[in-house]
Amino acid sequence: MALQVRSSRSASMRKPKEPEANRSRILSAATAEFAARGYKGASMDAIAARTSTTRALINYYFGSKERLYLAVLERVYAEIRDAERGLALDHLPPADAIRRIVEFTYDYYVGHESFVRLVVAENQAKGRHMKRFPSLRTVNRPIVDMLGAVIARGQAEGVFRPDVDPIDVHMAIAALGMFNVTNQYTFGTLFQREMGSKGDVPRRRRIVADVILRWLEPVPAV
Amino acid sequence: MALQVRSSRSASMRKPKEPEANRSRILSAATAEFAARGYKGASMDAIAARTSTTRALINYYFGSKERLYLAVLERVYAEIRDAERGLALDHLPPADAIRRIVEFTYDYYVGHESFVRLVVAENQAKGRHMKRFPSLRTVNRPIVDMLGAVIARGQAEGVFRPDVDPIDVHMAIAALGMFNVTNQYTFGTLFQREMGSKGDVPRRRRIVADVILRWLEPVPAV
Amino acid sequence: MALQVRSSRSASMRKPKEPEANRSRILSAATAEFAARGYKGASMDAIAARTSTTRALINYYFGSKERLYLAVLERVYAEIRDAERGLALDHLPPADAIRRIVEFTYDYYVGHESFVRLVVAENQAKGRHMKRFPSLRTVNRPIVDMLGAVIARGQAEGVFRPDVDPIDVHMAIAALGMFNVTNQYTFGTLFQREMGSKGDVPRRRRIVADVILRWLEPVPAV
Amino acid sequence: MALQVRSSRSASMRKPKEPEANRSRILSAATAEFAARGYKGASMDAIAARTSTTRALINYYFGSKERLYLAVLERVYAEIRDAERGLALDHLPPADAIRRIVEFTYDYYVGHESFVRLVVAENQAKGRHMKRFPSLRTVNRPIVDMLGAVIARGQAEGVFRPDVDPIDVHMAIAALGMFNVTNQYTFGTLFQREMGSKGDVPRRRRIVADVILRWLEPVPAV
DNA sequence: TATGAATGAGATTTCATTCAT
DNA sequence: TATGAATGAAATCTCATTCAT
Repeated sequence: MALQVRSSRSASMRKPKEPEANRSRILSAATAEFAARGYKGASMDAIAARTSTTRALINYYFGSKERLYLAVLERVYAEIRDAERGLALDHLPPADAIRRIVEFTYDYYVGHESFVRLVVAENQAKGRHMKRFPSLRTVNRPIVDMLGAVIARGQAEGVFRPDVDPIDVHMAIAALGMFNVTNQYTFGTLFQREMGSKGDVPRRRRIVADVILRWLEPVPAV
Repeated sequence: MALQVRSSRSASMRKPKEPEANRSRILSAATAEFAARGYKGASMDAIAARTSTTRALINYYFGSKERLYLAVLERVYAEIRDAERGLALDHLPPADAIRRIVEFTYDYYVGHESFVRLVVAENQAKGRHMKRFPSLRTVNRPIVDMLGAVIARGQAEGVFRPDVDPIDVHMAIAALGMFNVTNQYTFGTLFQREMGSKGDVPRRRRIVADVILRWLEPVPAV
Repeated sequence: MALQVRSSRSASMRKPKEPEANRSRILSAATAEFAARGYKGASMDAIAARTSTTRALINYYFGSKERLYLAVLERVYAEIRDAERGLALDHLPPADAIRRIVEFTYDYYVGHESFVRLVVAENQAKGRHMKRFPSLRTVNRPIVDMLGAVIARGQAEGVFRPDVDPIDVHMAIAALGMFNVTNQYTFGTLFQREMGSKGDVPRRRRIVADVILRWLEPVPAV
Repeated sequence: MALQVRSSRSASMRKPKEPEANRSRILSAATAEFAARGYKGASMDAIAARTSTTRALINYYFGSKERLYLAVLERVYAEIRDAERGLALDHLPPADAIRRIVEFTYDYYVGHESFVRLVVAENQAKGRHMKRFPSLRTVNRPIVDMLGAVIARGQAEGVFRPDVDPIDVHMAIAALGMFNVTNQYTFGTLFQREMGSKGDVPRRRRIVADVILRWLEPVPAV
């Protein structure tokens, strides 16, 4: 929200001429606006206002509202991908590694509501933009590979059941983690629960990890 | 708002359609349109077109776009509530009852995408409409009571762990079931999976039930 | 230019509610504007201003700028077609009938600069709109049939040469008549001639008739 | 307008293209663009794109869109003037000289559609630019002098009627020749004729010459 | 009960031009 | 000499809503 401090040199009438900073500021403002109001609901004017620039400048940089939206989507996917890469799991026992993945994921969603909202918006739009732009179709997500490695390790050690698919596991983690954010308003209202970042984060996060780990445990022979 | 008395001149050629049928048709069309395009994206004209009436008539019946939207939300919540009431669980062993609840829920989401999309849309709107209209704040969902009863029964019989909260269980079931529908486009594209109603419904549904039931099992003493 | 007198009954806040009159006024204003500035140069706002209505109303009536333009084209073609139908040539000797056609055509162009300018504009646009709209592709022009009949009569009487094609004759008449209007600014400036309606209309009109009639005369045997 | 002195910092990596070649390339691109889309419809960006330069550079060279347009007009008028000068008529009998002038003119229009379209555009703009710029008001066209000389010769020899004005003759030649190009789209569509360069050029060209020569012949005494 | 007509506010996009470097 | 950045003005179109009948 806080406007970047401008390294004011030479008090010019025109705008600061720091195109990269401008681009980045626009992108941040656009992320917030699209996340808050959806593609259609977002207003170029509002984005311009958030950055003290003009609609025309945004079009100059990005070409159109849709291209701006795509740039936003690309950036948030790049960010989660980069964050996922930071997970160091190799030295952890499989169960701990899983717990770490779940916690990381859960926290990321709670801490990056914009990302979650953008993903939801894109789904509500039936993946229209993603479909049309190859760069968004091929976003790879390291988390699945990491999860696969950990699961394989656990299976080799005999601590995880042999018949689970990493993608199913990731889906379950994502589903249980996202729901808290995506459905916080209706669910919270209907069942009188604080959810999302205002809910009892540690408790919910632990529950999710428990559910996942319980599921991964080998089924005891009768 | 005050309606003029008609100064009937020239034998009133207006169409005398039954208002109730009209109202219901508009509601169905509106459900489809709001589900497809979200609140902002939905167009009164499009809804009018789907029903061969006019924007003016819709406003005449419902007052405004927002009130129409609320009527839609109310109806879809009433429908799921009614459907949930149809579940007969009393004669089933606890585990079977849980499985039945999961399957019912999963199937309902897959079969009623409009409901899911509307719930998501309302959440994306941060519950704005729900908040303002009491009738939507108090929608009670029988499923949670049923779930509570089944869980209590299972706990009494010693087949379910004692420390689970019915709302948490419902949340997990909803999360795992909805994700398949809500995130089908991005997740499907990123991980090359058919999802939603086009995915492998029985398999996913079984996984969800397994996850839930595994979690409910008492933790074995070491 | 003069605003239509409004048959003021019941001083209402809203606009006069005389849709047909409105439509027609908009069409006239649009004709003037498109003729004056071309398709691209014409402004919906300017048209609205000329009719004391708003852009939105024009869109309500015509749908878009392009559709409005098409309605204009349709109307001016309908007008010349109707005017052409009014020519009574049957009782005239062939040469007099030709002279009459030439004079009518010449006068029509001089008196309906808007028509001429619209035709020119459509040609400058490479017939883009005409191509796309069937109703404009099939505008039939009675003048050619009339011309054909007169020429046939003249040929039968031996007063016209036998080897001329009515379409060629029409083209020559149109070319000689239009040029005075279409090229009045450049030609007038370059050769210091008043042209169009400000030029010596009777003289130019007589020249055109002479040129055409001379051409139609049978070539004298040597 | 005052150009800043370059405070050469960092070894001046600017492209050192020869300005004259640039100027000429821009002029050609502008001719094509203005001819294709008219003054208003033409876009500085499109012209820049056709020359791999930028809007800013074009403004730098020509000052403004209007001045660029004027430069274009000046050039095309200079070109036709130069081409007209190339006609060698002195050794031809008057009738042959006239035929030659007609054919040259007809061919020039067919072969230089851009010129024709620019002239038409300037007329559609009511000579707005021509009026304001003296250099365009005084473009002299040798063809009229040549035509005057040939007609005088023909009249002296008694092969041309004595009462024709060279400007009228030029106007007729221009009118009959241009119409084929200027009205090719509407006329062609309405009367199912291929026109302009795609039409039957030799035939139409012969007709025009016939019409003109017939008109110039002395009227036979009755 | 029902509706065609009308409107105002707002949305995106285009574009010629200017400026600092 | 040349240009990327920036801007303001304008243009078209959409749309929910209102009103008179």
